[in-house]
Order: sequence, then structure tokens, then C-alpha cells
Amino acid sequence: MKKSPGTLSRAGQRRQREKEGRREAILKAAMTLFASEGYNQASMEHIADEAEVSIGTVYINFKSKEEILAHLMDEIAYEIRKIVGDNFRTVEDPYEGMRKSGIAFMTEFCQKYPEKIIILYRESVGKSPLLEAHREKMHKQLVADLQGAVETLKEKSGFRFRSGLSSEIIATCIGGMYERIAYQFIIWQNRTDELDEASEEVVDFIVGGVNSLRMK
Amino acid sequence: MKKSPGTLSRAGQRRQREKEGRREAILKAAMTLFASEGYNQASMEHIADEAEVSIGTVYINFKSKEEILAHLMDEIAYEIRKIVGDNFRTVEDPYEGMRKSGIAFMTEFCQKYPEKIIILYRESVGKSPLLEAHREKMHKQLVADLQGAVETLKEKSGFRFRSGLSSEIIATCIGGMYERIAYQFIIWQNRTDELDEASEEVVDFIVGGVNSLRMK
Amino acid sequence: MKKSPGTLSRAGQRRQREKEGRREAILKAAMTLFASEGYNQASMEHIADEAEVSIGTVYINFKSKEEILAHLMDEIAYEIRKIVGDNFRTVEDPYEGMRKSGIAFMTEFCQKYPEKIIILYRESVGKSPLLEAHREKMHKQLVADLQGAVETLKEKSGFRFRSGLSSEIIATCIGGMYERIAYQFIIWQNRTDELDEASEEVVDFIVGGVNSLRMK
Amino acid sequence: MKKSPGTLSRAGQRRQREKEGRREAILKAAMTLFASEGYNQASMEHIADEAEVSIGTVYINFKSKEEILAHLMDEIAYEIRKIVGDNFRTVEDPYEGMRKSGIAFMTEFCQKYPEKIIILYRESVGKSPLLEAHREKMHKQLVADLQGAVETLKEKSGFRFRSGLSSEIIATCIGGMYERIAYQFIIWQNRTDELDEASEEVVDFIVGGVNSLRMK
DNA sequence: TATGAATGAGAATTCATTCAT
DNA sequence: AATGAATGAATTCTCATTCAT
Repeated sequence: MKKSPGTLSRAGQRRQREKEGRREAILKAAMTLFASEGYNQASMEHIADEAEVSIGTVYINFKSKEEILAHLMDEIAYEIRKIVGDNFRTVEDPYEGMRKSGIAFMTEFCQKYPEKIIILYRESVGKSPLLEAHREKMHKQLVADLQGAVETLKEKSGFRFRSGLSSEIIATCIGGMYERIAYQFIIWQNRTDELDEASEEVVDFIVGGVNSLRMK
Repeated sequence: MKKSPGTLSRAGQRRQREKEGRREAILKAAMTLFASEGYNQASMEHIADEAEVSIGTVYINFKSKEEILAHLMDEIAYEIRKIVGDNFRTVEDPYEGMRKSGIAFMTEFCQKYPEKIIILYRESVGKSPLLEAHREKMHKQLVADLQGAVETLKEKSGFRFRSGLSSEIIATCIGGMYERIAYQFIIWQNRTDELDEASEEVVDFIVGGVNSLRMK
Repeated sequence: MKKSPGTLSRAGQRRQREKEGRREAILKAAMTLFASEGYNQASMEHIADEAEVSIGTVYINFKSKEEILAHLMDEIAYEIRKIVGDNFRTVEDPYEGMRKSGIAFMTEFCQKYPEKIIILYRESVGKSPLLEAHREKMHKQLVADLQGAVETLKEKSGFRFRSGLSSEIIATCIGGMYERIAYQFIIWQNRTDELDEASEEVVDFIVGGVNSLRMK
Repeated sequence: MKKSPGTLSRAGQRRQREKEGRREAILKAAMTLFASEGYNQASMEHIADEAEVSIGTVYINFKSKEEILAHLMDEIAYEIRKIVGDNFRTVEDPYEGMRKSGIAFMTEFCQKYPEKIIILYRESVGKSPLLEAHREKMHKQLVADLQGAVETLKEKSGFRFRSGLSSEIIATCIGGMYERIAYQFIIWQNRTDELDEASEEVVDFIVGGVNSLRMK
């Protein structure tokens, strides 16, 4: 008994659920292995094993290994943009928004998902032209978001920056600061518990930096 | 006619020069190829070709591909520490020193040797446990230098920081800012000519940031 | 139509057969090449070609070249122990058993499978620590079998040996005699047809030797 | 002041001595390394280092690595033939000669020079066609010597063997017995101290074996 | 759709031998 | 004669991707 097109039979729904479950399992396995062994060392066979599917199934869901990493990068970037954006917009005062979003990034993202930090800042770096292009696009978005926030700050506070370049510089600097703090405290050293404290200082540093580029 | 031990015949001197020349050629070739094609894509055969020596000769000089990259990293780190350190110490006022050294890094290093920036910030990232350890050590030194400068600043200016963590946070942030600025302007976008302008703003940002972590 | 777990579809059975066929083909190719060109000279590519599979397939079946040789050694040792053991046990009189098994080794094994003799006595010698350890274990088993036979002989005949070492010495000597006879007549010289005659004399030599170590 | 041809100046004599010393050093180094690391693993560079000469000097003295091993094999074979032959001829009674020479081989050669046993029975096996040919020639001589001794025994004792093949079979068996006893007790197990005891039993085994091939 | 055996290009590394000095 | 840097062919092994079932 065929259903009308567009709807799915119960069995079809189950298959659909299973299919998505498999896709999720593959992404999860890949994230775990990329973070623990490194992108190059984690073979497709290993990923398939970890996800409890066959290699073939991995290729049904993703057309290449690169694509898996690209997908993970997108997911991670989306989460970060969401956390940062939501926290920025929650409060009225944009200075407070910067503080809040920075601290949220550190304590609600970095501290909770260290593997994602490893993927973002270590395992996606310098892998291939395609992935590097993807990474560039991703960072461009993050910087654009930050720049937007800086512009908002400027407008709401009614000041001007030293030059047309300033807001981009600021946004880029902020991105770099968070990256290196996370890299040092999470990837190299195991000081995740100090991130609360650190993030407080980082946001103050940022606010001080931003203000020093104000005209007058 | 035997020379006294320790000195070399003219012919010996020439051979010695040739030997060193070959070593340099290999490093140069590796740097060029790592920067243009990426570490993984640049095969030892390719490097040997580019250096106009045989594969065997590469292995006489470096015991593995990893070692070549480690050597390049050391060289680059040494140059950066020298440029930054020299410029910091040239002037009396440590604020001025920070400005000067930051601008020097951007204009005398990044602008002139983009391949070194690529090696440092892209091609050495996440390659292997050994190289990652090397990279950590390298960054630790750079951060230690920066932290030293920040401490000097603090002492000469006679203030205190908010916490014992502050100077480390500041140094780490500075490292991250320069990294990402260089990455964006040199590796991803071709805006090397804007680095002069950008670096001025970055150093001001830094000074503002540092001051905002001062006690009181 | 799904089969119950544990059974295979006809197609699955065929695939299973093909898989095993490939494994056999690889072992056969390796045996042939190790015997004709030598273990070191026979490259994995060469083996794969001879077996009409790809190099990758060789590595699916055996994790290294060493493992292929180790496997061949095991197979050969198993066959020898079987032939020798079966023939020894077929007859009641242990003297007759020694004669029969020795002659069987020569005429039913050495004469028929000269490549196996080459692998066993030439190509597995001194290749690597791992293989040497494997070889030691293998020979220890063969000697233990022979020693068991000698002990049986002793007990059934109701005599004692000169010392506690005697049966081990005898077993070791027997192993060495067969080895060298096979090496000389099969590997170095092409006198396989004389092995019938030779083995008769060897077994008599052995019987005489054994008796000369009897007490009294 | 040129000396007449055929004589050497003092300096020339010294150079000659040094040259021979170097050759000896190379052979000694090669023996040590072949025995400890194996023929394939011992590189020419390693041998040169151990002999405290350059690679070039090794090649002045021996035209290839194979030749070094061939030379060592010759030396070892010569020593064995000398020890065995001298001991056989020392006594009148050929049975006693067999006993004496066998025991001498075990206690004066195997026990004292385990590296030579390793070279002879392990490291020279199955290396290359050339070396295998060399090895065959060497063993043929050893077997011929043994066969000569067996023939002497036969003639002095005034008996005949079962067949024309007998003396060759006996000689070959003897060679194999000593080989395997030495391999087991020296190379695989560290029971060099038991060789005294073992060799006594081996020679009795041999005598018993020889007699069992006597006609009637 | 799912499977996983098969593929084979590609990579790093070794080392006997040569030869200019 | 002695040196030892240079050579480069050869080898083992990996792994992303394909495709017949």
C-alpha cells in the first residue's frame, strides 16, 4: 500500500530515522577520532568502525573524508555563532554584550566541548586547499559577526573609530585572542578550570583595546 | 702538505661550503614547497628535486621530513624572537618598546617573509605529535618573551595587574592577535600592503588592553 | 530472503570461497617466489603480481611480508609433523616407526615439495629476529616430537639411555641429519631420485646411533 | 732513495702493516656485526665505523659486501677443516680420530667462537645466489673431508659399506648433526657449557651409526 | 541502501656503491 | 691509498575511494 508522495510509511520513517542516526554516528565518530588521533591518522576504516557502520555507508553519507571535516567545521562554526550572537543580543548594553558573549564562548563552549576546539583550531588547519578555503569562509563569518558587534557598539555609544580599518582589525584581534587562549589552556595545557578567570580578563582586555581605538 | 688539525685546506673549505650550501638549499626548497603546496603534499622527492640534490642527500642532512619542518620552525622562531626582542630593547620606554616591536614584527618580518608566516601559522599546525610538541615549546618561548616584556612594562611604570594570571593572559592574547592578523592579511587575503596601517592599530589596541588590566 | 545468522547466501559462499582462494593464491605465489628468488629478492609487488591480486589485497590478508613467511613456516611444520607423526604411530614397533616416518619424510615430503624444503631450511634462516624466533619455536616442536618418539622407543624396548641429555641429543641429531641430507640432495644438487636409497641408509644410521647410546 | 724492486722501504713496510691491519679490522668488525645484528642489518657504514676506517677504505679492500661475507666464510671453513683434520690425524685409530675431531670441533671451535658459528650456520644462509654457491662449495669440502675420514676408517678397519652411497650419506649426516647441535646449544639456547657432555654423546651416536651401515 | 574486499597510486626511508678530492 | 658525501633505485606499507553483490 503506497502512501501519497511526500509522506512516508511507518517503515520508511524508521529507515529515515536510522539513516539520520547513522549520519550522526559518523560525524560523532569522526569528531572523536580527529580530535584524539588527528585528521590524517584517523582512517576512514577507523571512523566507520567507531560509528559501527561500514566504509561504504560512510561514503553514502559523505562524498569524501574532506567533506566530513568540512561538515564538522560548519557545525562548530554554527554553534559558536549562535552562542556568541545570542549572548550578545541578550543584553541591551553592547559593552555588556561583548563581555557576556566572550565569557559564554569560553565557559559554555570551550570548556564543554574541547574536541570541537581541537577540530576548529588544530585539525582543520593546513589540511588541503579545499578545507583551507572552507576554513577561510568560516572565519570570515565569525569575524564578520564580531565586526558587526563592534559596529553596533560604536553606533550605540556614538563614537567613531580611528580609521575605516579599525573595526575589522578589532574583530580579527578578538578572534585571534580567543583562539590562542583556548589553544593554550585547552589543547596544550590542561587548565580548563582557569578559563573562567581568564575569560574575565580577556574581555576586559578587549574592552580596553576597543576604547583605545576610539577617535579622540 | 698537511694542514694542522682544525684548519681545512682550500679545497676542504670549498667542500665545506658546498655541503652547507646544499643544506641551505634543502631548507629553502622545503620552505618554499611547504608554503606553496603544504607539508603533506610536498614529498621528499619533490623537495630533493627543488633543492637540486638527490633524496639520499636530503636524508644525510635531516633524518626525516619531520625534522626538516622542526628545523624551519626553530629558525623562524629564532628570527622572530630576535626582531621582537631587539626592537623592544632599543628604546627606553617599554610602551614605546611594545609598539616598536609589534610594528617591526609586522613590517620587517611578516611583510618580507610571507612563507615563514605560512610555515609558522599554518603548515606546522596539527601535523604530528612530535611537531605539535615542538610547536608548543616554540610558542611557549614566544609567549614567555612577551610576558617578560609585559612584566618589564609593569615594573617600569610602577603599577600592578589585576591578578597573577594577567601578564600571561596579556602575552597570550598578543600572540593570538598577531597570529590572526598575519593569517588574514597575508595567508588568506593579499593585503600585505595594509599591514603598516593595521599594525599601528593593533599596537594601540594592545596598549589599551594592557592598561585596562591595571589595578585601580 | 534473509538467511539465519551464521549461514551464508549462495553468493556469500562464493565470495567467501573467492576470498580464501585469493589468500591461498598469495601463499602459493609467495612460496614459489621465496623458493626461486629468495625471500629478500621477492618483493611484495612481485608476490602480488604472481598471485594476480593487488598489493593492497596482500596486505588485507597478511599484515607484513614477515607474516607471510611465518605462515608458510607454520604450514610446512604442520605438514611435516603430521606425516612424521602419522607414520610413526601407524606401526607397533617403535624402531619400525622411526624407519617408516623417516622414509616417509624423505619420500612423501621432501621429494614432492622441494620448495617447502627450500623455505624451511634456507629461506627462513637468519631473516629477522621475529622470524628467527618463529623458526626456533618451530624446530623446538619438531625436536620435541622426535624426542617423544625416542622416549617411546626407550620405554617400549625397556632400556635406559646413557644420560638425561641423550634423548634430546638424539632428537636434535636426527633433525640435523634430515635437514642436511635434504639440503644437499634437493637444494644444492638435483638428486631427488636418490632420496629413496639415501633415506634407507639414514634411518639405519639413526637406529645404530640410538642403540649406541643405550646403557650397557 | 728507491729500494730495489721487491723489497720495501721501512715506511713502505709500515704502510703494508697498516694496510693489513685495516683489512683485519674490517673483517673483525664485519664478523662482529654480522653475528650480532645480522648480515642485512649491518650496513657498510656501520662496518666501516666499527673498523675505524671510512667506507671507501672498505671498498678498497673488498669489492662488495658479499665478498666480505664470502671471505669470512672461507676463513671459518679453513679453521674448521684444520681443527677437524689435525685432530683426526693426531691419533692412529680412526674411530678415536673421529671421536677426537668431533669433540675438538665442539669444544675448541664452537665453544670459543660462537660468532663464527652464527656466521656459518645462520648469517650465510640464503643471502644471495653468489653466497649460496660459495656456501655450497664450502660445505662440499667439509663433507669431502668427513667422507675421507670415513673412508679411512673403512679401509683401516677392513670392512665395506652397504652401498657406494654410504660414506657420503654418513659424512653428510655428521655435518648436519654438528650443525644442528651447535645451532641449538649456541645460537638459540645459551647452553655452551653443556657442549662437552653433548659432544661425547654425539660422537658415540656417530660411531654407532657408522657401524650400523657396515656390511654384515 | 548497506557492505567491505579490492584497488593501486603514492609516500617515506634505506643503503650498497661510486667517485671527486 | 684514503675519504665520506652523494647518489637513486628499490622496498615496504598506507589508506582514500570504488563497486559488485
